[in-house]
Amino acid sequence: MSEATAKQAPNTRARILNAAESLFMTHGFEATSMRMITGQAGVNLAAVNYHFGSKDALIQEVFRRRLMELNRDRLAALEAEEALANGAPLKPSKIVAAFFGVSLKMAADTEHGGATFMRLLGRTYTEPNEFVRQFLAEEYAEVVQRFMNALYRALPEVPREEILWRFHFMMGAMSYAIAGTDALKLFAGDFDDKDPTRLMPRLMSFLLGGLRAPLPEELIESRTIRRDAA
Amino acid sequence: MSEATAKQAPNTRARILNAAESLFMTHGFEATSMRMITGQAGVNLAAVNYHFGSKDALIQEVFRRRLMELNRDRLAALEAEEALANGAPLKPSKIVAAFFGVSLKMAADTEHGGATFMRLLGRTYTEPNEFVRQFLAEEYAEVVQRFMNALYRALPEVPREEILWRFHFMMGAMSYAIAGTDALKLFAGDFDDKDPTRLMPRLMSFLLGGLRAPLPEELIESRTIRRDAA
DNA sequence: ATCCTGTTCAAACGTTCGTTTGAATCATAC
DNA sequence: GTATGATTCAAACGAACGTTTGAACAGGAT
Repeated sequence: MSEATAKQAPNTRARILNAAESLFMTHGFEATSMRMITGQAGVNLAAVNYHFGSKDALIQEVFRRRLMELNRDRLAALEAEEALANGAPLKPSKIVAAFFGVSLKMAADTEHGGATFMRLLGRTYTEPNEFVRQFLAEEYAEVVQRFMNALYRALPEVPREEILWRFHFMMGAMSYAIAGTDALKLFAGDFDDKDPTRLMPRLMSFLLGGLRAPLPEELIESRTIRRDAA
Repeated sequence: MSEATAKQAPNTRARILNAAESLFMTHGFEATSMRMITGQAGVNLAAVNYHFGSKDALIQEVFRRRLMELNRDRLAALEAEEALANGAPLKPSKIVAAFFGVSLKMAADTEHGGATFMRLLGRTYTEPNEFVRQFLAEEYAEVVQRFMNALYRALPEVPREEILWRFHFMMGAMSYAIAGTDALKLFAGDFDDKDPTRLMPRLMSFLLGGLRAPLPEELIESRTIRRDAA
């Protein structure tokens, strides 16, 4: 079973990456041993160190492979909207849909392990592994900056710090959405986790509702301006 | 430094619990060794096994100690509101404030390690450790049921499944809010993480905006089909 | 056939893990 | 004081960890 689990991959490298991604998701980084990885991949124990150098380098590679693709798609989605807008500020809904829509699309891709990766990624923001977090920051820097700028333009009346926080909150909601029904089953024993198609509109409604919520009263310093940013 | 870090506690048991809670938060479960724990607690290595039996039992105890207090406070806050309402359905804002207000209050308590625990807890929903998750489910069952019932009454026109999902999303947002600025700094290098007082109204606005957002269109059986959800 | 380069393999490396042991120490009651 | 039970301690246990080693194997190019 363990050997057969690995995708029938052409080369050893890819088999290791696939097995590692899956196991990291299931057990976490620390609890996943090299012997588990090589066992599931059906390769020799030394293969990881030969092809990647170390376990840490393998972790980094698992992330890089997917994250670059994910962020490339995110930027592409944003740029597509910006091209349509012709210089005008984008609607917040378009920006949010570009970022989180791409995320959920990858999360829905169970075929090529995208779902596995997204659940792993969601847990990683708050995970303590130092060098993974730093690597994540570097890979995310440009993308987040671009999306934040788009949001700043879209919501000029909202303090930037507030937008930053709300984006943070949205990331949390998405993370749990993708971590998905495992956590939900904790609450509601009998839960229907079928039909992940519905997740996207569900989450999008929630995110936009949160993003466009009235500002906390104390932030509305002087004026009564506060109109729902739409 | 390592010995002095431990709170000057009367008995060995409490010193171990404090050190373990802090270290689990910082490094995760697997990456925290017994020697790290006993080292920081300033007790003998064998003390953990003597007082708790095993590392797993210690983890469980770390959770139980705090979680029971947290959930007790949550229920108390809910019941206080219900007493005021005199049988009438509660406003969603009151329910959300009861649950997440108590959570953030504990998260703000850096004095007694509450902040440490909440960050640990936030990561744990999506963490893979099997028996921790199961334990979490048991401890949460009653509280979540009570809050969900309150929300069902408060929002009778919203499908229950939708409320469940949105509660799930809210938990995610809260988790990231508490995990806090560490993750935020990944995005915005220069970030002002001072003044956690502002976090509560910030988060509350976002959560309520998400909870009360319009339902995704496809859930509104009333025709007018369209493309992407605005 | 030979050399070279890339890859796989079984075996072992030293380290750290959670746990156990048995003696030493403490507190309390007799 | 001495006996008794609870706690602490230094030391060691076997197992699992990530990594390294050196030989074996593959397939071209010369």
